[in-house]
Parts: sequence; structure tokens; C-alpha cells
Amino acid sequence: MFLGEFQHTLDAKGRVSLPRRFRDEIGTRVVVSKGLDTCLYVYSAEGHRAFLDALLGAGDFDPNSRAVRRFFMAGASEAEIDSAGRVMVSQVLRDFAGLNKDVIVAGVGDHLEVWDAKAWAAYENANATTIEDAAKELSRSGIL
Amino acid sequence: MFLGEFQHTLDAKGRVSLPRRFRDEIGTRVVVSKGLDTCLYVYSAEGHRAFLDALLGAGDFDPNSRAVRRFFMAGASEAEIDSAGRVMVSQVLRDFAGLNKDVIVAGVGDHLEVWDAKAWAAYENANATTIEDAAKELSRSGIL
DNA sequence: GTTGCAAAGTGGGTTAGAGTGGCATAGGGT
DNA sequence: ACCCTATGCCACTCTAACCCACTTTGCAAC
Repeated sequence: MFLGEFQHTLDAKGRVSLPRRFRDEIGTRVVVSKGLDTCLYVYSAEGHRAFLDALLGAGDFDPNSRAVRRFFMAGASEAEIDSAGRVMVSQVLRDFAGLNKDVIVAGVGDHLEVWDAKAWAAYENANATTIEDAAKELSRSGIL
Repeated sequence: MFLGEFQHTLDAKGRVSLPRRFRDEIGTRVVVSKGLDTCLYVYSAEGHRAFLDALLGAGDFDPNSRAVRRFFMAGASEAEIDSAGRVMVSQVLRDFAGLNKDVIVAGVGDHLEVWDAKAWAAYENANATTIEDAAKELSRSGIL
């Protein structure tokens, strides 16, 4: 289970180091993929397979599901973690997520997310009230 | 069951000691998480898993539920209690809860809460007069 | 009431290790 | 053959985890 938020940097060669505490769980072979909300998802090799399996359950002949498949499959790339714990992020994916020097690596349960630091802050601000409402909803259903 | 309110201090390195009487129950491996109303939640490792399980019933492809997941998962961090009974609180979480030197550690049933002392006082004042009404409201809806 | 002891809370110093940037070498393309 | 890119490796810096010591509070014994 990946938890926590870390500020890291994208170096001049497009590499991002992953927080040490995630490395044992995610292994050395990972998949970097386009994510929802202008971020990148990072899965372990097995985790990514599970993610795709869930995705492919959705059927195949609906135009929307074809678009979703293309997004997550064409937008993904396998990569090795180097000896210093870094992943190479391709130019395409960097552009997609709008990554600059400062990035946020966040643990979100079954995967990691890589955000541009500014975009992350903006996202948090934009959703502050959503959280309150969602919490209200959850408390009504007895969870919180 | 955690009960009681204690005034503690956040030291220069961002550590907070937990009241002695909570330590046996909460164990040595805890999760510090963003909470509702500008405070932090502290769960035992198992307690936190139960909390997330309850939370994650919702799917993953709805924007609001993504926001909630990111809030409670990226906003959480596992930590060990050190030999003196303290937890390390990351800069991000300290900023989130507006923690200064004086903090309040409160037992709230299944979890602890960490508040900035001033914010705690303000919250108590703001709610002192409305507790009666809130209780009335809850009893009308059958919760109390 | 006073003194002593023990335990909790707090502060600080030291050290290992994570993160980052830079260098060097290998490999592929022109 | 040369250049450019990519990957691996190394060194520096800074954080955070560990450990020890001090202070204060509360309880107990005299």
C-alpha cells in the first residue's frame, strides 16, 4: 500500500528518483503510464497487469472504451529503476503531465502518481471543498 | 478506545510525543493522515487499514472519488514511534494542520487527533454554543 | 510538610543513508 | 569517424533516525 507525498526533482536528463520507502514494494521493473487529471501513474510490473485486466473487463466495442484503452496502453512504457532509484520519463510523458523541475511523487494505494508541483498545489486547492462534501456524504452513510 | 485531551509540543525537528496512556493501544507502527477540520488523524496500522477499507468502497473513475483517495492516501504517511514515544510529522502535514510549537493531542475513539493549540481553542469556542443544537440535530435524525 | 525517586516529556548531538547533480563511458545514428 | 544521447557510476549535501541527557511532574515514603 503506497501512502505519502514527497517533493522530488526531475533532473536535466528527465529522470525522477522514487522515494526510498516505495522501492521495495514497487520493485525494479515498473510501468509509467498516462494518468487521469494531468499526472502520471507508476505501477509495479504486476500491479500494471492487474490494472489492465480491470480495464479490459469493460468490453471492447464501445467507442469510449476503445479510447480509454488507447489512452492507457499507448500512453504506457516500461522502465527499469536505476541503481540510484530513478526512473527515466520520456519526453512525451513529461509533456503530457507538464512536468518541470519540481515534481510531487505521491502514493495512492496501488500505484504512485507523479505531478508537476504547481499542478499538484492547484489540484489540492481546487478540491478542498470537494473533500468536505465527500466527507459529509460519507458520514451520512456511517463510514466516518 | 482513545479518550482525553493533552497539551504537547512539536519540537524543532517536527516530532510530537504521544501521551503515554495511548501508546500500548496504538502500538509502535502508526499512520499519520490529513484529517477533516484542519487537524491530523493518527491511527494504529490496523486501524488505518480499516479506515481505508471503509473509504474505498467507491470506484476509481469518478473525479470526486479520486480527489478523496488522493486526500486520504497521499495525505497519509506511515511512521514508527521512536524510543521516546514520538512520531515524526512531515513538513507537508505540519503545514496542512498549521501546527506551531504548542499542539493538542486528543483521543477521539478509534483514532487520535493532533491540533495546533490555538486552532483547537478557536474550534472549541466556535462550537461551544452550537453543541446543544448539533446534539439536537443528531437526535432528530436518530443518530444519538 | 518535606524530601526522594521514578517516569514522562523535551531537547540536542551524532551518524548513516537518501536524494541530487555531475562525470564518464558505451552505444547508436548520421 | 564523429557526435549526440543514454545509462551507469560516483561524490557531495542534507535530512531524519537513533541515542543519550536534562527537566519537570507526580507519587510515595518518611
